[in-house]
Amino acid sequence: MREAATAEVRPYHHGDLRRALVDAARRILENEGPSALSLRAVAREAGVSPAAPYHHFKDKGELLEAVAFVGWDALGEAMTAAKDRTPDLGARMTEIGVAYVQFSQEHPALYRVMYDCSRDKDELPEGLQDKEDSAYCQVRETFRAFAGPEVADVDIELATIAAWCAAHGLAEMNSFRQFDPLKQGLGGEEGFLRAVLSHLGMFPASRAKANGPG
Amino acid sequence: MREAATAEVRPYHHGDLRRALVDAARRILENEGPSALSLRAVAREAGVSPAAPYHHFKDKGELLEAVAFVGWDALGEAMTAAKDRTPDLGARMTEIGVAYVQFSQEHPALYRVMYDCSRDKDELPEGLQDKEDSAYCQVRETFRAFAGPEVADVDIELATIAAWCAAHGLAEMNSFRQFDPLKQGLGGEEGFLRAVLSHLGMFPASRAKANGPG
DNA sequence: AGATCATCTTGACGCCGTTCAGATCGATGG
DNA sequence: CCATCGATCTGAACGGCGTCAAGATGATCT
Repeated sequence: MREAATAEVRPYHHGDLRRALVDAARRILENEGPSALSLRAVAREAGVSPAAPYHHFKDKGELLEAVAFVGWDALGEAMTAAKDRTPDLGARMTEIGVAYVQFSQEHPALYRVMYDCSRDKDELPEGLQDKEDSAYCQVRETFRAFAGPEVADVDIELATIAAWCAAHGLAEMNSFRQFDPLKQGLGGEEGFLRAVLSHLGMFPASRAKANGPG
Repeated sequence: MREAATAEVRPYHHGDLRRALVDAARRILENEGPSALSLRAVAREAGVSPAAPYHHFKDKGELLEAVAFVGWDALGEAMTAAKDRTPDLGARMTEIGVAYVQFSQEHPALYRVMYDCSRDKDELPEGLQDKEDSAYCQVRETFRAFAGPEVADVDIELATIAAWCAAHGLAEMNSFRQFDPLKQGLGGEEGFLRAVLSHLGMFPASRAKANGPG
């Protein structure tokens, strides 16, 4: 039997150590933050020797990539849920943007790993772009649905990139406590997010009417 | 003689080791990237023992903060130069934004240290906000000058934060090679930057006329 | 059963950040 | 001019890190 160990059965030496390591890494990230995420700590948490991970990942970076992949998946799901929350095409981008930043706030360590992995790479992160319902594709298709088929692909792509920049930038800035008084005056975290996003062209409803997303 | 050792003279123990260490760190960053920036490597580069830095910095983080401070200073200067390049108040924000992203592109390792240092801190990075001509204040004053005195402070602050988010997000995304074909069709790097920024409310000229920066 | 092969452990290497006792040497004051 | 002082730097050490090579383990195949 090749496939087993999806549940509690532990058919072999460890079972599905690969998955166990990724889970252990996520647990450490949630509980102790990114600075505590050493390969040895992950192995310790999974109950194996420090060298065991090397039978499933080429090096530490590859393990982190697997963790990041899970993160992009979870982010994509959060964005899907946010998008489906409203049928108004013009409001969807804002909902997605808010969901994005909130995700980064609820899983700050995971979010950091997701971007640390993708830096110094030639491509967009694996899992951001591949599947139909990936995070990136969702934003692009939302823009496409709102803009209509007559808008050029390049403009849709630019709008998608711009929205991504805005959301990521806001996600990083949002952790500064310096902004707390400002947030208080704007109805808390979400009010602040929506206020900033409204400055950032995340309201295609008010921009596209004038000159289109291009 | 207190001040010496700017050139080849090494008058005593070391001279101004603090500055020498910061310079060594910057050299390593430029030549080998952030992953090579260990305290021991910095000490090696400066020609001292691994323990020497501890007489000038509490730990590695404090040395990195000093490096980051230099970075924010240089960024502020680049933004000032960009701002003074045009007298048109409406166009200044775009010039500043382009200069910001270009700085992050010319000094990617330094830029990374600047933000890595400021993460998990309660305040904005030291050197970003303090002085009159700091990077952050320049953006805020540019918005203020453009919007006029009747716009509320909170709106100016929000616009500043939004612009900062946009610039930082774009700075991080800009390194993805995936966007190279897109850039080619938009007149190179700078054309791409301006195109994305035009989606991100960095053109107060076209936005503020409608509803003000608020 | 015996061979095979992926999996896991043990032990080691060099590098890291950090600490501490002691050496070094300008400055101070008698 | 000499003794002392205090700041600065060195040398050696500690534990933790990523990684690797060699050997033990045990599931699977014939």
